[in-house]
Amino acid sequence: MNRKITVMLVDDHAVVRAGYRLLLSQSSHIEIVREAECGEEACQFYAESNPDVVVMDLSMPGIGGLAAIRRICGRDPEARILAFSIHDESVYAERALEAGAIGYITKSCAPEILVEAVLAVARNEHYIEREIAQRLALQRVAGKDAAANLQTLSAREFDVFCLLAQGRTPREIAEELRLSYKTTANYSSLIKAKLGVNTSAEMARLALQQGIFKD
Amino acid sequence: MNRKITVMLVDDHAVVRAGYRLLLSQSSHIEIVREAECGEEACQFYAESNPDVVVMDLSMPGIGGLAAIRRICGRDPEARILAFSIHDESVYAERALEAGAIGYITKSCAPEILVEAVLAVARNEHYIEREIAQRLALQRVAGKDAAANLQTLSAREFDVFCLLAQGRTPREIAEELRLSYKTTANYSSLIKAKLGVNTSAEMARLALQQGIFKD
DNA sequence: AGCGTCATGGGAAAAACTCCCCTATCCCTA
DNA sequence: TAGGGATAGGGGAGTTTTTCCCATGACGCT
Repeated sequence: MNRKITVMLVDDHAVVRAGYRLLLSQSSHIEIVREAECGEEACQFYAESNPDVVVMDLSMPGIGGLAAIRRICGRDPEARILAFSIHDESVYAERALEAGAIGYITKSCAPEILVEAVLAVARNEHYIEREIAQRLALQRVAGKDAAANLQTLSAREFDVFCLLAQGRTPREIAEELRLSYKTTANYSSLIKAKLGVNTSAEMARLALQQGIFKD
Repeated sequence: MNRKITVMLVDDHAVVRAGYRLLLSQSSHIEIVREAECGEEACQFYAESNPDVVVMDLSMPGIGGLAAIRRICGRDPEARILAFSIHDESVYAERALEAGAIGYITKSCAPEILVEAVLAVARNEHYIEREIAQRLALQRVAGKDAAANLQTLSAREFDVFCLLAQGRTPREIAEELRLSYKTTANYSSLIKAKLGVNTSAEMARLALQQGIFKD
């Protein structure tokens, strides 16, 4: 038979990496040739070692997994990257795939799945965890991405959104904006619907993620 | 020499568990006798298998790691639990130790540390990752500034606070924690009063500022 | 003139929030 | 060992908020 599939592991947690190494090494077709603990290292090591497959954690300090995927794929369109994340929210899968990964699995999956996914990706086949794939498909139909929907807010809605996200109540906002309480209350419901969130806490998180406030 | 140290692994991610199993099995003194994938299972299995050491992930669905630690230690004060978390914020370490864990390490640690920590905990010695311990010590000296109010929350209140700040509704939380809606609704009011905030958005901001979540 | 979009708010039913009260454990201490 | 003080869990009932549906003007575009 031909040579083993060479794999580079990228994860900022050394213990976790060690675990995967052992896990993947149980397959006789796989060989871990390199480990990186952040996105920057991953890019550098990829160029040096040119592994067949990269198993990439997404949440890492520094430039993070997504950026690393983008950079690696930018330099080598043939790169075969399997994103391996704790997030089962499909937004993450979406971003990883659009960054250039050809596989996406979560850490909730069974151990065999990891091996299976690596083998699939090595064959240059897409591999997306069933459950996530399904959710993505459904969302494509419904078409909702909270961040994107921020753009769909009208000017006035956005004003109210900012205040809500800062923790003001609709009643306070009404006073500040010289509106009837009913108006802000109605905006509040409308905005939540547009953004696909249920609580003002989610709005706050969204606003911070989008860099709408400094802290 | 005497018998091996028996260990139960608790983590909701099967792959991750498999990795740790291999990792810990490399020490000839350690034997994994049981695995659980949620807090409830952990409590039940602990009673059945009575392992020497429990390696417990903190962030899990259902009752979560902290509550599981509390319950296990409540029933068996001799229980030796090593909390193993992705969170390097000292608030979590504080909570875990006060829940009854005698060790706390993060997933950023080196592989050897995990083994070392399990061995220490098995000897009934405290084991707290150096960096975290230092931060805890400093905080004790510096007194508690903004986090002051957070510390006045009881363990259960803190659980609920985290979920609220993440944007969950009291109803969802009730279901997740297996409580009556009334209980979480009451906690919600109580927590807002203790923290001096009016909305869940403010809670989210507070939690983010305190570094309780990464994003 | 006609149409769509936005800002603004009313009404009513449903849901959430508050405040107060109660019970049951634990744990600690006199 | 009885009692006090936290803490966890939850009921009742009144008050507020949300939600959903609808209505009115204003503005701009064709």
